[in-house]
Amino acid sequence: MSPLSLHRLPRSTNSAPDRVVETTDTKSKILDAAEELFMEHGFEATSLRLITTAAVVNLAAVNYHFGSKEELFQAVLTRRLDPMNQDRMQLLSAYETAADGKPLTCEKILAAMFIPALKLARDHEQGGKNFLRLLGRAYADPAPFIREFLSNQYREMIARFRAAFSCALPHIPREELSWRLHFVMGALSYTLAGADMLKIISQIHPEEATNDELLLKRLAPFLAAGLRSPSPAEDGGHHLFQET
Amino acid sequence: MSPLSLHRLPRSTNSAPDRVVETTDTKSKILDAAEELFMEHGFEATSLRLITTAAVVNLAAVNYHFGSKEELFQAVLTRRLDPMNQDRMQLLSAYETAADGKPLTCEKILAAMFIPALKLARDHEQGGKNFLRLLGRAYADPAPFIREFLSNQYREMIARFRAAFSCALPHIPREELSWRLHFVMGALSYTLAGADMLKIISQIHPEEATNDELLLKRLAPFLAAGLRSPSPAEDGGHHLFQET
DNA sequence: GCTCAATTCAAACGAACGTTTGAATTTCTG
DNA sequence: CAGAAATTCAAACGTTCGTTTGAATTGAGC
Repeated sequence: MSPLSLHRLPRSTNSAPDRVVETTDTKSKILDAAEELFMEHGFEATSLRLITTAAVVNLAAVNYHFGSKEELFQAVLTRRLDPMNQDRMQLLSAYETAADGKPLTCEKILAAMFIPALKLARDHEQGGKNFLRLLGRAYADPAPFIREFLSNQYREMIARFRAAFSCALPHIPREELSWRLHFVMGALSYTLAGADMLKIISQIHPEEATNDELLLKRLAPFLAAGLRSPSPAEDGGHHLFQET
Repeated sequence: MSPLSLHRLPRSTNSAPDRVVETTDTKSKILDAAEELFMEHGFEATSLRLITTAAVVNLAAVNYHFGSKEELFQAVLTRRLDPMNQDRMQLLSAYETAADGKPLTCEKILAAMFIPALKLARDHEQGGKNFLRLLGRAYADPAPFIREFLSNQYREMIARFRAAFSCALPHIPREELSWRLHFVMGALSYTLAGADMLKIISQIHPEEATNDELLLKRLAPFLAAGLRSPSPAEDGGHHLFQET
C-alpha cells in the first residue's frame, strides 16, 4: 500500500552471476515452479501456496524476492520473453544485411519470428519448453497489468517487423498490412497456446501435436500465403458476405 | 458436496416462453451482467458479488437459478453459442444444396462460419455484441471445465466444416487440412478476442477496431489464401528454418 | 568468535471468495 | 381467500487468498 513498500533487495546484484550456487537458489526454484503452474492453471487460479509448495520453499519467499504475485508473473515472462524478442530482431537484421538491400521474402521474415520461438520449444534441458504455452495464454488474459506488460515488451519488436513486411509487400496498403500482422500474431499465439483445442480438430497424430517444430513449419507457409494475397483494395470487391 | 445437492428448479419450464415478463426476469439480468463482466475480467477474476451487484439482484440468486458459478458460466456461453453453431451448419447446408453437388469455394465455407458470428457482432439491441470477445477468451482459458464444455459444443460443427473443406480442397491431405483448420480457428478466435492487442499493432483506426464486420471481411481473404496454398508435400520442400 | 546483513521460517492478518441457510416475501393455484 | 410453491433476501458459513510480521537461521567479513 505505502509507496515505499519496496521489498528488500538480495545481497548480491544479479548483474554478475560469476559463481553459480551449487544448488539452484530460491529465486530460480520459484520461477521454475511458477512458470509451470501459471501455464497449467492461469494467473488467477494459481495460488502462491501452490507455487511455493511445488518449489519446496517458504510461502513468504515470493514476497521477499519478487515483492508481489504480479511482479512474480512479470518476472516469469520477462526471463525468457526479453531474450527471445532480442533474438528475433537480431535475426531479422542479419537477414536484411545478408540480402544486401533487396527486400526479404515473407517466409524469411516469418522465419525470423519463428526460429527464436523454436529455440525455446526445443529447450528441454532448461525449462523453456513450457514457456510458449504460458505466453500464448498470457496474450488472451484480460488482466490489465498483463496486457500493459506485454504491450511494452512487444512494442519495439512489432514496429521492427512491420517495417520489414512493409518492404517485402510494397503493394499492400499500410493499414491492411497492420491487420494481417495482427492475424499472424493471432494464429501464432493461439497455435502455441493450444494443444488442448487440438482434441477438437482431432485427426492429428498425438506425437505430432506436441512437436512445436513441425507445427510451425506448417504454420509459416499458411501465413505467408495469406500475407501475399491480393489486397482487398485491388481485387474486384467481391461481396463475400452477401446474405443468403 | 452431496451428490443430490441439485438446486431447486424454477416453476415454469423455459421451453414455453409464451408470456414474457414485463420487466426482464432475474435469470436474464444475471446472464447479461455475467456476460459483460466475464468478458471484461475473465472467469476466475469475476466474483459472484460483482455480478449480482451489477445485475441488482441478490447474491444467492446465482446459486438458486444456476446452481454454481461454473454452471452460470456455461449458461452464459450456451445461450448464444448453441444457436450460432446451429446457424453455421444450416447456412453451410444451404450453400451446399444451392451449389447442386459442385464443391464450394473456401470463401463460401468461411462465409458460413463468419456470417452467424457477424450476426452476433451486429447485435446491438440484444447484448450479443460482447459475446464474441468473451468466447475468444474462453478458447484460451485453461480451466478444465471450460475446455471440456467448448470441446463438446464444437465437436459437431467442426466435423461438419472439415468435411466441407475436404471437398473444396481435395488436393490437400487430410492431416494438413486439419492443421489449417486449426490455424483458421486460431486466427478467428484471437481476432475476436483481441482489440486490446490492437494497441500493440496500432496504426489501425480506433473506429475500425471496434467494427467486427470490417474485421472479418479482412480476415476471410487472408485465411482463404492460406487454405488454398500448395501443400508442403507437393512443393519443393524448402528449408525455411535452416539456421542462419 | 563476533557482528551484521541477508535469508528463511512459522504464524497470523484481514479481506474476499463461493456457497448455504432459514425466514420473509411474492406469485401462482385451487 | 387460503394454501402451497417459487422466489428473494440478509446473514453467516467455512475456506482460501495475498500479504505481513517478527523471530530464528545462515553465512561472509573483520
